[in-house]
Amino acid sequence: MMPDLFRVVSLVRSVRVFRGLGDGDLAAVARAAHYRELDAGLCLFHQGTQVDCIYALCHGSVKLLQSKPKGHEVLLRFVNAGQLLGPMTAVDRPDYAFTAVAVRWCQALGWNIGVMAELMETYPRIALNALAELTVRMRELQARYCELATERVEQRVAQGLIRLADQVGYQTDGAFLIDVPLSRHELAQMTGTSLYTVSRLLSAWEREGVVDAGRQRVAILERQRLAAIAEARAERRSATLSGSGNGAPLSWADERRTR
Amino acid sequence: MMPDLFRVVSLVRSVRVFRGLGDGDLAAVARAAHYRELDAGLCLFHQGTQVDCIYALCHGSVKLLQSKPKGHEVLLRFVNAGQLLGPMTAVDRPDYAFTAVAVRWCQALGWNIGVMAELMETYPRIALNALAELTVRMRELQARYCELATERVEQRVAQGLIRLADQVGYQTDGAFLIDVPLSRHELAQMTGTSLYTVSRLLSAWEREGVVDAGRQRVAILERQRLAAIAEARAERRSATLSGSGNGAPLSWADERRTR
DNA sequence: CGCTATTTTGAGATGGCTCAAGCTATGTGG
DNA sequence: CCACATAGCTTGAGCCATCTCAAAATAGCG
Repeated sequence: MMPDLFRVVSLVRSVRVFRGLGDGDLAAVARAAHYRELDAGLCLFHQGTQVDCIYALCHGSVKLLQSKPKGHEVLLRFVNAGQLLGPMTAVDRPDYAFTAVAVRWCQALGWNIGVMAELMETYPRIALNALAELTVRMRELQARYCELATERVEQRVAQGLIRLADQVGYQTDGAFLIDVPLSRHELAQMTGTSLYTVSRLLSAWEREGVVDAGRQRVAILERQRLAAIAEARAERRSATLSGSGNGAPLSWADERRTR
Repeated sequence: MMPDLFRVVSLVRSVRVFRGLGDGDLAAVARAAHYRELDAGLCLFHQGTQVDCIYALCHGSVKLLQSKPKGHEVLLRFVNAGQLLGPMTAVDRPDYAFTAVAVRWCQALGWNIGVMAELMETYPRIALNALAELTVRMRELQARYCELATERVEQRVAQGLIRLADQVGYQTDGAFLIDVPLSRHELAQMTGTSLYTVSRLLSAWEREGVVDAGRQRVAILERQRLAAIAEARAERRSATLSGSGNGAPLSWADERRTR
């Protein structure tokens, strides 16, 4: 189960937050780590349970879900290999703020929070790197908060797809494939809308050739146009042809006016 | 203008992120600081301008505004004395992600980002404290993101008021006063709605005796009931009397059903 | 090759936005 | 000290972007 130290060191080395550490330091970090593997669909930790470990993802992808007792579930973001997971420190409230679910087979390393605190004391570089990583995330979340508060659904979903393409996507011959299974429902959970609205938007965009959507799968064909939609630059074409009745009123996603 | 070192040290000492530092360390931090004062309405820094300093607020209160080119402005949060302001590190993008505006007379200390990086290297405690502070903020923002995505306006505004009372409020004989000038517009900017809707909600709550709202001022009279509203526990009373026509249809904020 | 989860699409309902007045504190200059 | 100006607030009316519900279509999967 637990790979030998050499293997663990190489996993540790792939985690951004340990950049800048020497080989000896990395070995010390590796010795303190717990190794975990999980299959798709399993949880690394659950919202509300006590924080015991801080994790770093070494392989695979994980999604972070937050739910309110009375409310729906929100998909905060996807985490890729190399990123930290979970609260950096467990200062205040000692329970996880969200649930981390593997969306494919994953390798993760975990450190007891006390141990991680000691490691950060011993190797301040870790704390500095973590600070940098958190700062970036904070910025992104602020930007998304701002969008959610001011932009309408169409823009948010478009922007969400672009962000996903950047974070968990890869490019092939001009198209950007999103490299995690992504249902309409999940996209809705990310952008604060309903799966029905997402479905309608994707259908409309597909008719216009902007995206190629399938079951749990979205590919961006024309990133420029999607970006235009995201920025509410209503660069919509007249949308003459359509899958449904021609001459009928314009399709659902057309004919926007600025807010 | 610049107070003597002794005064600056005492200011530095009041900033949470420097907790745990010895007197000598504090002096070193203080020597590296720029001192600034600003009157209400003035900006500490502007969104989009290059990050030169990381600030800590020593006295007063500041609001953080983020705006999208095409969108409205969003009020991210209020900052109180003792908190850090601005990005902890300026790793990636070297410009401020939001604008910081003083809402009353403020004292702030600033450190050049390079200098702060050195201070953190020299005194890792600073980085650890900053990490803890950022983690708390991250949690709060995630919670708000979740709310914005799933809760309806009434709950969000109620929750927003409660949060404000905790962060920039003080208690007097059972009531919680929010201790910054807070217009309907600003409350709307914080909760992702329009000033009209906020006004209607406050009017309804005032009729029910839950809050006491005035010009740029809100006081929470019955925190329990506001919390109940925030959690969508529709513990609404029959709302018989009303300022407007009696026997008329129930007032705007009544008669909610669960989502 | 049926079963189940996902997706699509239609139709209808509505929460909250927008616009348009009018109102009321607060400050200000005469 | 008062009339006016201004910024903030309230309230009504109408509308529409988006949600909800319902049901059919589709696609993997065992």
